[in-house]
Amino acid sequence: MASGVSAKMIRYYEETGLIPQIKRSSSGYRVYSDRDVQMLRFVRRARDLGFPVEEIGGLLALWRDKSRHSSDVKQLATERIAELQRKIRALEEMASTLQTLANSCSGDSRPECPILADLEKDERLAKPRHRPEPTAAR
Amino acid sequence: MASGVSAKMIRYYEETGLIPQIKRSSSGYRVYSDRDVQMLRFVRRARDLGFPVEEIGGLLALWRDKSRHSSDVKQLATERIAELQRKIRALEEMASTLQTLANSCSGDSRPECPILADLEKDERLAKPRHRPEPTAAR
DNA sequence: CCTTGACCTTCCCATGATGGGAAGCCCCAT
DNA sequence: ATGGGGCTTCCCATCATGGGAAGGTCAAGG
Repeated sequence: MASGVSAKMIRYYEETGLIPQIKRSSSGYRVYSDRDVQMLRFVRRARDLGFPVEEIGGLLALWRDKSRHSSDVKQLATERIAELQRKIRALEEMASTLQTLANSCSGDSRPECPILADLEKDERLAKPRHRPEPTAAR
Repeated sequence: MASGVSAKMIRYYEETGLIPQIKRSSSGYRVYSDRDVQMLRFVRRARDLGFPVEEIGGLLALWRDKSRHSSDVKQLATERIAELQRKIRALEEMASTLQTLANSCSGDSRPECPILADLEKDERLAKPRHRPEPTAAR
């Protein structure tokens, strides 16, 4: 695929309505116009930038809408950035905790290991943190 | 669940062999020993630290093995940190690219938008980057 | 003209970790 | 003993993607 999107994914995107049905030859093969290829490339690139497929629908609509407001595009991008940064923060917290544990582990032939010791702890008693909700349930 | 693991997940972990089958009462209910609860808490905490379920099997084996070497535990943790950092880097690159695009977007009522303009570009011509393989295929 | 191989199509299944919901038991308190 | 709130299993959905089977199609070479 010249667009960087596999045939499987094109079928999937058509099914889910992200993209319109692509024209077919008389024998059933998909025939891609230049515009189709461009659209698929657009989708591909948006995925690479972390947009969920669902949100790409909105991007495509703006892309096609010649009278769009660039503010709408910018807002989608900004929300995406915020989401990416949320994920980054979560991963960083994991890595940092693990790093602290690993640093305090001797890493030799002895069995004592603060990493394992930490893992079996009840973390709910350990860190009060913030309260998302009355955590009673769960 | 006192362990922070839902019943659904316990079933799943049993099915996939991550944890052994938990004892049942005569009527089929799971009966959790203190050790079971501790084990489930261990799994939960390891998940929270980003370990894939598959790798938690190895952690559990080390946890149970009183003659383990702490170096083995530390190695798993170190690999996990590296993996987390790989993911963080990927997300940071996405966020940074998007941020650059958003910065250059006026964000007003005009339709011109460098974000959309970038998305429809063929990124393969844009960045030579590294060469993973004769990218001919695909 | 017919075969062959490469490519396309659809359909079904799998991934990883989790939740939702239905149908059906079971247990305890009233 | 009855009702409500456990628990159980089984099936389906998520999200984006790939694998593979079965079958149609196309172009090139004999």
